[in-house]
Amino acid sequence: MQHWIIDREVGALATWVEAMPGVQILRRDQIPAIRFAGTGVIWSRLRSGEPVELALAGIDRSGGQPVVLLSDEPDEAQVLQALALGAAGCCNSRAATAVLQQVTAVVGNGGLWVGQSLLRKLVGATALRLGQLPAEGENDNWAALLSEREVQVSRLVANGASNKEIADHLAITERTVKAHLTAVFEKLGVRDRLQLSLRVNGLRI
Amino acid sequence: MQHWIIDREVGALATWVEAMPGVQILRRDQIPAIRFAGTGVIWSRLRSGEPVELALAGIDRSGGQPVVLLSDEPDEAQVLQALALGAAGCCNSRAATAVLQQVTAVVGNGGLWVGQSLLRKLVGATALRLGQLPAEGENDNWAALLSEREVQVSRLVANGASNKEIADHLAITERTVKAHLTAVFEKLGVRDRLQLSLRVNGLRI
DNA sequence: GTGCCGACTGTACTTTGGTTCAATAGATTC
DNA sequence: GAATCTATTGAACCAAAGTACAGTCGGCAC
Repeated sequence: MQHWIIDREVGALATWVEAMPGVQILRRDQIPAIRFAGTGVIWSRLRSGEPVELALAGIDRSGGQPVVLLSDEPDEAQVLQALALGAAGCCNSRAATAVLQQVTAVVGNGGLWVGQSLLRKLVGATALRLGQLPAEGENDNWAALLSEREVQVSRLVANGASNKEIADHLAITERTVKAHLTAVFEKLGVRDRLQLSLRVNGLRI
Repeated sequence: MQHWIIDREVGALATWVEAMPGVQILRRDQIPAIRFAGTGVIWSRLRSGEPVELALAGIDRSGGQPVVLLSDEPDEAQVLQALALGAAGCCNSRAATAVLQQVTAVVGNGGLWVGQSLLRKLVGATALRLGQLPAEGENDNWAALLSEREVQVSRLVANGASNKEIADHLAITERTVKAHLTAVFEKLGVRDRLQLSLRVNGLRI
């Protein structure tokens, strides 16, 4: 896995080199001319006082590599802004080697990384917001909208079962499974079994 | 590192045993009598329809081990509640082995874990999806087995898109989408798009 | 009773998903 | 240059998913 670090000036911290053997440090003003190829992680360092856009603009994203903001002074707003600008995460630029490696593992596989203290703040803020605005349909009570049988069928679908398998499992005909599913699609406003699966598995609200 | 899993009934999923060699499965009704000792992670499984408190109450926390909620149907409210109750994270109980190991790495070091899809909801970063950024991939190396195009198609499928929608989005014909998917099914050993979705979304291998 | 609802099933149908043939073309590797 | 991999597409086909319309049966409420 390749690592690229974008900074105002060339010069790496020891932790970076330790966590990312073979890392390539790039000057920010060279970025527009560079196309990133291959699997890897693009890190962009934000110095104190600089605006987040400065670190995240102009990076070639066509290669699909995740971008992580390395901030000298991370704060909540900065993280949110970085994520909104398409970054896969944000961590302290002086983070320990092990932390950097953990970030790599997470974002390298398509995940998002947010440091724990910041995550606590985010969670706190969100919980607060949800507490004030009581769950306007956000609480996905999909099961509450369905009959018991429909819930059973939905759960089996969400696990990847075919109509035939569901029918055998519930000792009913395939036709009945279809009838239940048609009712479920209608009640939940989803199009097909795949979207139902996402709903049941909490991947979409 | 020791792992304890608390469930309503004894009986482990294959992924659990794989991710946590030597794991100890405990019945929920035995919990009040148990004192956890040594370094490790306490997992507590929440079945469908059960209230979060049921899984997190009555656990001896004096040993300082992090507690992770294993939810059959995770949703945003559940995660927030779990964190509010002192859990270090929440993930789908059918998460892939690699995901469970990643959770272990994070919470074992004092971190908080929130799944990517849920984190995205917390952050409200819907722009990320639109930006063609990697969806919720996991440490399962499914993507490594596929070509770039196949990965693109797989991610769209995992988000619930139809072949026609994928074709339009990528400016290719539906026929080509089918060709890519047939190749993906073969390479990953899955049966259809729903199982591919589960794989890409890190649910069960 | 009558009406409503949920579970269940049948026949027939359309649509979507997925496979099996086959083929062209560019890029890379050896 | 041959071999290999990937992306792309076509025609034809089979299978699964999903819809439309229709009907039976039991429980429950008014």
